Amino acid sequence: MTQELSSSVLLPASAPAARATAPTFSPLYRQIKDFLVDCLARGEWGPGAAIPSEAELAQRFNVSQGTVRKAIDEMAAENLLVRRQGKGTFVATHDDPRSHYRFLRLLPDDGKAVESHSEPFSCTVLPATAEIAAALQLPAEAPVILIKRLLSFAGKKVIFDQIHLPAEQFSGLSLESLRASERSLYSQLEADFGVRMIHAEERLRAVAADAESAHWLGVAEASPLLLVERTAYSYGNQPVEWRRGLYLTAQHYYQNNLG
Amino acid sequence: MTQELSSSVLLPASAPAARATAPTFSPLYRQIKDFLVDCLARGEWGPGAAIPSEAELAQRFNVSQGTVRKAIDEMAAENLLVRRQGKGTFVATHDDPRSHYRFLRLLPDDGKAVESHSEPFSCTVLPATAEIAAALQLPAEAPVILIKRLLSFAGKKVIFDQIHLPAEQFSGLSLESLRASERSLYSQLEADFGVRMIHAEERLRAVAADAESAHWLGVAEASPLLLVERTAYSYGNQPVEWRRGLYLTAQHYYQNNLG
DNA sequence: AAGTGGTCTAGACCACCGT
DNA sequence: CGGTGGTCTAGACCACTTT
Repeated sequence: MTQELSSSVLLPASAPAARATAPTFSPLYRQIKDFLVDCLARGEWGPGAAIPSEAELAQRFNVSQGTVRKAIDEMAAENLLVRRQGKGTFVATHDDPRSHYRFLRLLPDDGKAVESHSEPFSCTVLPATAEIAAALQLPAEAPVILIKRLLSFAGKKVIFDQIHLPAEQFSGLSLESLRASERSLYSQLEADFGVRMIHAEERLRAVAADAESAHWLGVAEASPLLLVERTAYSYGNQPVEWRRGLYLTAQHYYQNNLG
Repeated sequence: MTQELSSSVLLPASAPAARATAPTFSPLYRQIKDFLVDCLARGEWGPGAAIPSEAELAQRFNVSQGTVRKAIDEMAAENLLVRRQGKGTFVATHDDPRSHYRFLRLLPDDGKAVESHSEPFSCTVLPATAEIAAALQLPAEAPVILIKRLLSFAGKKVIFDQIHLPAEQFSGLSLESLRASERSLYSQLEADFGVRMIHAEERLRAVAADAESAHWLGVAEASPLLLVERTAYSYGNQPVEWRRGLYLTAQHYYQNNLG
């Protein structure tokens, strides 16, 4: 068919956006998907909100419902949207219990007692080191927020996290707001700053505990710890978090499924 | 429509199988998928072989091509099949370069020089320990093959593997055949024993090197090592391999993508 | 009953691959 | 060229949720 989406807009007053003549042709359903992802990135629909129905989108785009469906199918497979039969299609959110622990892979050796507790104890602003600036794609020595926290399972300290965020993007974040929040960190960032974490890359290593980690986790210095370095990305593969976690794996393990 | 697949068979002389009246109804495309998975599990088509075309399958099942398509789509997403436009749909194989390193997540700190070398140096049969028997769902003390090997990147030893396989299923596997093979282990098991690894679960921990691991990897005893315990499964979630790998992560890291 | 996503059809045309 | 998978349509009916 080699069509292109015309100037149809999805919402009143939404910008015509960069949907003009794409130099590289892509199937209709992909153009629609790109458009919808753009809407999500611009925050047209808040976290957990319902997007228009398939029928309505099909009408607005002048395509058949099956084409819209394929676009939404892919986005649901990427955890950008959540379909609920009979109700509608919704913007995925970290506030949803289903995706609350989507990025936490540590499990206890015995059953699955997932009673975890996060205790942030420090929140400061520092100039980025070269490594962090590179990971977050920031200029050298740009200000970053550094959050230190301990994560416990069933009362046992298991993770010492050092979390780095671009200070500009998250100005106003404080130790008080972190401690006051009932939500998970990602859920809080989503609600307070409109930034949604879509995917992340982790690099794992075994290291000997340094003084600070040993202290916070209550183990001897030089004990083996699992080092987990995470870069988390928002829409458009934009890195917005760099995290260094030290995991105590004496009675817990990091689970990974290979497909 | 609430149909059910009739007694149509996919291949001449293929058993009518357990496709009778399912007590729980599932969509047509799922029944077709289940049937195709069954064919794969029974080895109707060898690794890398082409399966019948969508049109032909649709005809045999008396459904539309779109329904067959959805079944195959899901199987392709699960790495059971590989679609190739203009050519056909093929049974996924570990012999394919694309999926050669599908289960190996270790990467060097610098670029991506993936010049790896496997050197098996021991292959014996032992009674299963309780842990291994449980992981492989074997009776207590059932005989298992134990393969020990070293994996090197660019000449540097980085992984010490201890691989456990049910001896009955893989009788005939020897150190000589392992060393003679040009293929990867999974590719060899696929070709020689018709057993395909579909997915795997890994549990990661940081540990202090024991004497044997330290010796093989050329590090001091008690050095921190990444312990990777893997259970690999064939069709129908049947465990067929249990592996204990010790990874030297001084100049390499274990990569994991969180979706 | 009305609206939503979920399944299925029959047919069209396109893009790619081999001969 | 014929065969394959890839895209798209228009319409039907089903299953689920809410009003």
